[in-house]
Amino acid sequence: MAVLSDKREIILENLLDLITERGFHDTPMSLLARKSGVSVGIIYHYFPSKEMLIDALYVKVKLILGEALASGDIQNMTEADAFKRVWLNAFEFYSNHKKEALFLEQYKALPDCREGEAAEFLQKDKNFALLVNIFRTASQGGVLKDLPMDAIYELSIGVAMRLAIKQTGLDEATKNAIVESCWTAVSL
Amino acid sequence: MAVLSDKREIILENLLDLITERGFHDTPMSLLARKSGVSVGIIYHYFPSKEMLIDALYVKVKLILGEALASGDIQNMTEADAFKRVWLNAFEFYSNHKKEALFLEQYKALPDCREGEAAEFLQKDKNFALLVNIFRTASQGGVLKDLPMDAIYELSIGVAMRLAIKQTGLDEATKNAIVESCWTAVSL
Amino acid sequence: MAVLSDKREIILENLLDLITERGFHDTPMSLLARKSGVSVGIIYHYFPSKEMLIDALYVKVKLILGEALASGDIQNMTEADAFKRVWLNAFEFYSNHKKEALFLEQYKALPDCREGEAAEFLQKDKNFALLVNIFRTASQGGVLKDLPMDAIYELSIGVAMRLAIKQTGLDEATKNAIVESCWTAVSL
Amino acid sequence: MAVLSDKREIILENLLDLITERGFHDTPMSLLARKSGVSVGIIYHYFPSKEMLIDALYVKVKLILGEALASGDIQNMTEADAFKRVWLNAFEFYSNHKKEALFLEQYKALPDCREGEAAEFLQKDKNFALLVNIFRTASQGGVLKDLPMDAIYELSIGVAMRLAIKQTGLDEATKNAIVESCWTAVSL
DNA sequence: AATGAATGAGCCTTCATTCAT
DNA sequence: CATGAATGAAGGCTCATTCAT
Repeated sequence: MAVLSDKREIILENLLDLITERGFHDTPMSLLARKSGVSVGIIYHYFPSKEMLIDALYVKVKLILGEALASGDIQNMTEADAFKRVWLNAFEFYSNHKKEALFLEQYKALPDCREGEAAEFLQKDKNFALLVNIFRTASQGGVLKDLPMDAIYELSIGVAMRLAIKQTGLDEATKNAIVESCWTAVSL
Repeated sequence: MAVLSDKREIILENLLDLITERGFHDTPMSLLARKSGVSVGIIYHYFPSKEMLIDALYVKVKLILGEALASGDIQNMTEADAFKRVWLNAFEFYSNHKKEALFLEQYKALPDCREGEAAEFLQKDKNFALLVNIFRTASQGGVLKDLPMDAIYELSIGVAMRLAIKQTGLDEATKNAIVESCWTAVSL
Repeated sequence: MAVLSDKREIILENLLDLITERGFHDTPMSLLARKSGVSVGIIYHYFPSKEMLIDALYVKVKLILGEALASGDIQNMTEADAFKRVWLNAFEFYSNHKKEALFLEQYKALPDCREGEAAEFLQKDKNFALLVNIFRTASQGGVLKDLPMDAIYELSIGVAMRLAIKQTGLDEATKNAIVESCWTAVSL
Repeated sequence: MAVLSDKREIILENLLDLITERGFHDTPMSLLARKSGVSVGIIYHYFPSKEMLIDALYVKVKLILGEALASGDIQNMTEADAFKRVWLNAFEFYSNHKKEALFLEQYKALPDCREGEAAEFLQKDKNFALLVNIFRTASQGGVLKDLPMDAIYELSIGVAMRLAIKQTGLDEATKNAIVESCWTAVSL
């Protein structure tokens, strides 16, 4: 069922490759077109400008990330387990989606799009409710320390993401040791 | 009757401003020249190329960062105190040098210069010995958990840096609470 | 509704004009574009770089030169007549293509492309067989003196070319006298 | 007796090297200064502009060439011997002064300085009288064919020059065979 | 005389975007 | 829908020339 937006997807995929390999500014539309097997014109048929094209990729990546984070039956776990589950989800996701992770980092380095990342990961999508339940400080009725949400984020998901990008082979034991450390850091 | 490299410094300073405001690729040499009050040509008198110019700024920033991190009498402190001192140094530095911090992040996001940052902060300069003394895991004779150095970094200096960039007004109590959390995370 | 490489040809033609009038280095791409009635960008659509553009012109000129040299029924002539025919062909061609001749000279003066011209004129194209038949020394079974091919060239085609460039009105008698002298010089 | 114009000479010598190695346009004043061990400013002390600098080199080269051509006791020789002497002088000179020869060729390829070379070699300097005596056609009371002086030149000195530039090891016999051919070509 | 920092016009090249087909 | 030729502003860099010291 090759839908109409087949090409749209192909373009987006190739854009991700190109951007992570060469960076935004070394990824001309012409190259993207060639690599995608389409004409330059058709890209402008699907996306109004290069900027919007990149934004479209951002949205797409954010979406699959949101889903990945909340996978697993986290609503029926203890807070500690749910926290660790989400942490490992993040780590897993970024490990298997390094390109996406790198893209996100580059995107956030853009002078324009400096949007807070901590806030975002809690509020952007449908999994909001699930995650918010876990990432609640004591004063919000949760079991986390009363720290700013940014701090909580950097001591948890942030760590997972950055390590996933950098690390290539982290055994289970080490991984678990790190989650544990994170949990120690943020929990009461 | 300024010093010899007066202009060199001026150029570097303006570059830092421009890059953090607009990004590498939106900072043409011509603009840098205008803002610095010099001609384009003279920039090439001091730096062989735009790339080298940026590298020069990187080196400069890394240097002052290294000094900032190890300030204070950390060699005569307990490990815990030394750790917290360094953490607060980092936080302090990045808070007062957001531009430098943003530049560093952008620099590391360049497709070329993907150098590990955890390793770097321990090995780049004369303060090496001091810092290395503190950031040692149990198996290295230290008091930190046996985690990869990347993990240690992300749970300590990394957190300090990222929060410093984001946060604008963090009271002492909160700051101390966060250092404490970091220490909890990485220490035995 | 011109042919596909309409512009390519126009660019090449204008390049020839400009180069002979002003030299390689005084022929900016911008000027070439303006004179050709096209944008700078489109030149780079047809040619990868200024250098390749110039090489393309060289190839083109060499081609028409090769054809011009071997025109006439030189295979059914005596050696002497064939030689004179080729000489006059060369003279004729360069007289009517001074620009091409000047370009060729400039091209060969480039520090990079110092390719021997004597060897070249015998070996570059389909007329090879015809010409080679004539320009053969005694020891190669021909009727020319046993001199290095470079010397043969300079005493024949070379002379034709240089005189054609310089001279404007040479009557038939003089022209014939000169060919005769050349033939005297190189034939047994 | 290191005279005042010591540097002038040094500059001119280095210019010759640089130009023959890299061409006019790849020889920046700054490079010439560095290679000559002087400052850029001092070059402008001795020469008003780059163009005049190059012209100065041209004059210098032309001068030593003129002297070289007329060396030997050519006024007491037969026309044939004198002709051959001059031819061999030219060949010898250019063989040992390839740089000068290459420079001359480059110089003449400049769009501005298209001065006839045949006329020049007869009229530029003090050796004029000697040479003119030899290079006279029948109608001028000489023993050469009644051909245009350009043709005479190209069939004699011209050949010597071009072969000298190209050829690296030409044995005496071959050399003599070529002079003989030239003489055959131009003499009655 | 001598230096070399400083200037700035100009060069080659790239690339987002448009539009006739 | 689709193509890719065409545009032209803009970018990095060079270099002849000047001038304060």
